[in-house]
Amino acid sequence: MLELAILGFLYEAPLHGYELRKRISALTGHVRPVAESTLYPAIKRLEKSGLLARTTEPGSVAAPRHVLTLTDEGRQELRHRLAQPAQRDVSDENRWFTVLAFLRHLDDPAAQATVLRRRLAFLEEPSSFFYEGDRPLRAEELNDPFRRGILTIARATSRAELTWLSTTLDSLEGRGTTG
Amino acid sequence: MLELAILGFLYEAPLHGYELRKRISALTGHVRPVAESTLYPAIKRLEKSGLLARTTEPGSVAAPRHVLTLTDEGRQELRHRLAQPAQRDVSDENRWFTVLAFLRHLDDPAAQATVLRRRLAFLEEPSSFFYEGDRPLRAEELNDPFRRGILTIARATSRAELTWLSTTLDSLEGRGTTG
DNA sequence: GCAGAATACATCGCCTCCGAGGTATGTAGC
DNA sequence: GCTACATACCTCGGAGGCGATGTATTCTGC
Repeated sequence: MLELAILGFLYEAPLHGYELRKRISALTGHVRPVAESTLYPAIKRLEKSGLLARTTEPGSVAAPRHVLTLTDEGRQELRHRLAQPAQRDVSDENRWFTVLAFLRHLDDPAAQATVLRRRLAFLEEPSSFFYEGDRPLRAEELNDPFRRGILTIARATSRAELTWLSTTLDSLEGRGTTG
Repeated sequence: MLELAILGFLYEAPLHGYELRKRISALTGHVRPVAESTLYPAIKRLEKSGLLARTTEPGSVAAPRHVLTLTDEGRQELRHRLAQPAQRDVSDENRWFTVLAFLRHLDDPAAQATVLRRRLAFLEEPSSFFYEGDRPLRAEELNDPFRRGILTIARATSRAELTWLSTTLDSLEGRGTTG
């Protein structure tokens, strides 16, 4: 997920690590802060795999910067990760949001729609958090207000996302009002 | 988060690992599956720290079971983790839902309310995912439909949760219609 | 009688994440 | 001149998560 964010931001423009960190923090930092000790090793990993290259530039303010640029392989890797996300990237909202944040980099609307349909399929699976035997319990059936909250919130999210998914899919497939 | 779920389920009743796994899978498994190779070492960790004890029983169906019971220290530890969750447990929805799932085990409504107010404070912090310089961008300002989706969904979730939080806080503080 | 699934538990090695700590430079306030 | 902070990068060790794999039993379907 972190690697996806790095690839995603660098796909748009070369950046140095410190700036990258600020962008990632803005994207997911309020939910999950990114430690520097996580980011820099991740950059090294991607460099080692040949997905990005670095050039040193004098720092505009202080220490010299390492400007990071995606290689062709890196650009290809991003498109691959976006087009074929792991199931966890689809089911876990944190990861899914990262996929969404960069999905525009898949230039084929059909490929984008395919990814959205994976999420749609996931959301349409019947699933709950609490069961009585095998039967999923509805919010109304729980007398624990906190567990009721979980179901209420999850339901609201799911409804909003389904609405958004269907209008976006329509528009990607040329059936929308905005093209 | 996994440890919290283990402590939470065992607080309600002694269970063996396999049953524990099914309960945890029902709670968070559709979003984040729990691997056995994660669960069993986690159980060992908690046992080693003296938070739970195991007794072997003949399996009702197949292999013998290890029935896990929380020690007094374990029960105390759960209450502590619920009453003073790490900031990440408050900000990350996955973790937060786990806290909520077991918050009923804090017997003091005031302590429960304190935890909910932490989440409230987090949700009320101004935050976005995308910025133009320092100014947070609203969904309407983005022409990327996917990023617009992120903001739309996050906003719907936030609104639902704020509503739920305020009614639940009211009722915990004796100002509600049901409390 | 045999395959396959479910029950039930476990280890190994790899990978990722993170807190703590370290290095160095430039800017702002007092 | 000193402190504090922002910029900019890095390593180390520990902890946690996970896929692959192993072991043993019982139940179900054919």
